[in-house]
Amino acid sequence: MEKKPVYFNPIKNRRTFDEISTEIKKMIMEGIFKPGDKLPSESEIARQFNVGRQTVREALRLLELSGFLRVHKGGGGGSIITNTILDTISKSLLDAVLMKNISVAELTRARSDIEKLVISQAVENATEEDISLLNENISKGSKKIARGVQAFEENIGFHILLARASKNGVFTIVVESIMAIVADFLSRIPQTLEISARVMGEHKQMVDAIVERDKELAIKLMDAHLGFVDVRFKSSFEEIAAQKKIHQEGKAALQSEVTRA
Amino acid sequence: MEKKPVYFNPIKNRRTFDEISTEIKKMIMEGIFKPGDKLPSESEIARQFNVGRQTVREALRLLELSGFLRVHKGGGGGSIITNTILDTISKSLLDAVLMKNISVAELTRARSDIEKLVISQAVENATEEDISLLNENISKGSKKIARGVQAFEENIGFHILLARASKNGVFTIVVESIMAIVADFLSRIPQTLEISARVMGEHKQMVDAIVERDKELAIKLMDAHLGFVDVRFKSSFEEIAAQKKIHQEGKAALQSEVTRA
DNA sequence: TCACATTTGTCCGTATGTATC
DNA sequence: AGATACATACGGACAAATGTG
Repeated sequence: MEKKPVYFNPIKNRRTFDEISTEIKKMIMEGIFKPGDKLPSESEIARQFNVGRQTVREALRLLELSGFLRVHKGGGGGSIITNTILDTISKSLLDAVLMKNISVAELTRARSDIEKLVISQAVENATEEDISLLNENISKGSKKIARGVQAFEENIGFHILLARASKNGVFTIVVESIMAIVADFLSRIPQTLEISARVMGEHKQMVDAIVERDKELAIKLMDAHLGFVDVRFKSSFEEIAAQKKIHQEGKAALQSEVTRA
Repeated sequence: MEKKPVYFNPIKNRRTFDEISTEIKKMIMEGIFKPGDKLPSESEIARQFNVGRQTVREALRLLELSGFLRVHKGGGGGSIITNTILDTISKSLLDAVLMKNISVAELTRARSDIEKLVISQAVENATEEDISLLNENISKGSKKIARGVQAFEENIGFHILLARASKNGVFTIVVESIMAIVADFLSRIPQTLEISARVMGEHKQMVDAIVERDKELAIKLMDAHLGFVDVRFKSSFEEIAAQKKIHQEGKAALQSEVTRA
């Protein structure tokens, strides 16, 4: 809260790789570089900016981690523009949960609240195409379950499709980020086919409510659905937390050098 | 959507700075390094891991951008452990919004919906401290306006304080990101003192509703408040969009080198 | 299959800027 | 003000990976 608005960016004190990074980022945002494009080689960028290659490399690390590009080595390799910002947000959000900046309770609560907003908007804004995508997702998942196979991807994918059907990009981003964490947790615990079948059935009910444009029913269904999911999610978290303790190894190589503030 | 769960991480092909980064990250997560601690110097880390200094530097860039540490230069400087993961997520979310071309309508709609959730939670969870922070914000802003000065920071800060009072980290992240965008827009258009005074008054009403633990009133006030803000926001956006076209410069220094895929 | 060129990945030596004492 | 410690940055070199002829 102590932050004051910044009108002028400091020029002298800023690190060179930061400047290079933001410069390239600007170009990407302005559309000069589009996904799929390839940046010049590191040495060429260094030459053009008149800096060393190490500086360029550090700038590229920032852009890579931020999800703006991906670096491939070898002949014909280089920095290729991508747009995987959402992935990086999901990863950071996972870090935040693991570092206990965000509790599982907060996460599930936010998910429930936001997904209720999402389905409410989806009732209003879902197009024919959205609905057929949702139905496709369900029939695909149901077939898997009928074959005795888990429908993991369809389970996660349903909520993302729903978010897209809300036609609000903010919700889409938030839900995609949250679902990435949910996927991470769910992938660690075995699911019974029974549960998967039940989940798929509840998804179907929600789609029906959207088709009927019955907003209140849709919200009610989502509320009940996530209430059920919530319980399993929390228990899975405790399992993972328990497993983590076993993994405590002696990686204290640097520990001796730590100077505590 | 197409993502399959990853069971094994590739070991052979991984880059050294990635390994160093995750190694240090692990130590932080395991509590070997705590916020405030200082890592050994770059050369010392390089020596201990038996790698070059540049490799360590690139690893530090990743950790820095991820919000795990901050690097201070100069004597007695070095890498100091922090926990600013949430800030980095907000920044990424801002990137995502800027890249995804989310419309102003979507943004304001999402803001309204989410801030109503926030105030609803704040009514439940706000502590005495939260409320005094909110009141402080308002009195500070009111004094500024009485002096004939705009209360820009307090205006933005109020909504962030409110999000914190909801005691849900997910909401905090989302609101901080949205407010960063809002701040960006508001800073470009002149505000009358009249409007600022009205905004501040409405903020005060909301805090009173929180003190009274009157959830329905609080939500109603927020809805009206953002409905009012919405109108000004949209008109300002159109102005800015018009200005933006002028700003298209020839930053295509590297453009000639682009090879389109 | 076999070189070959390209490009990233990594290391080293050195110099400079900067913050602290 | 001077010495010290550290990050920052440059340039050269070689290794490793990868696509191409």
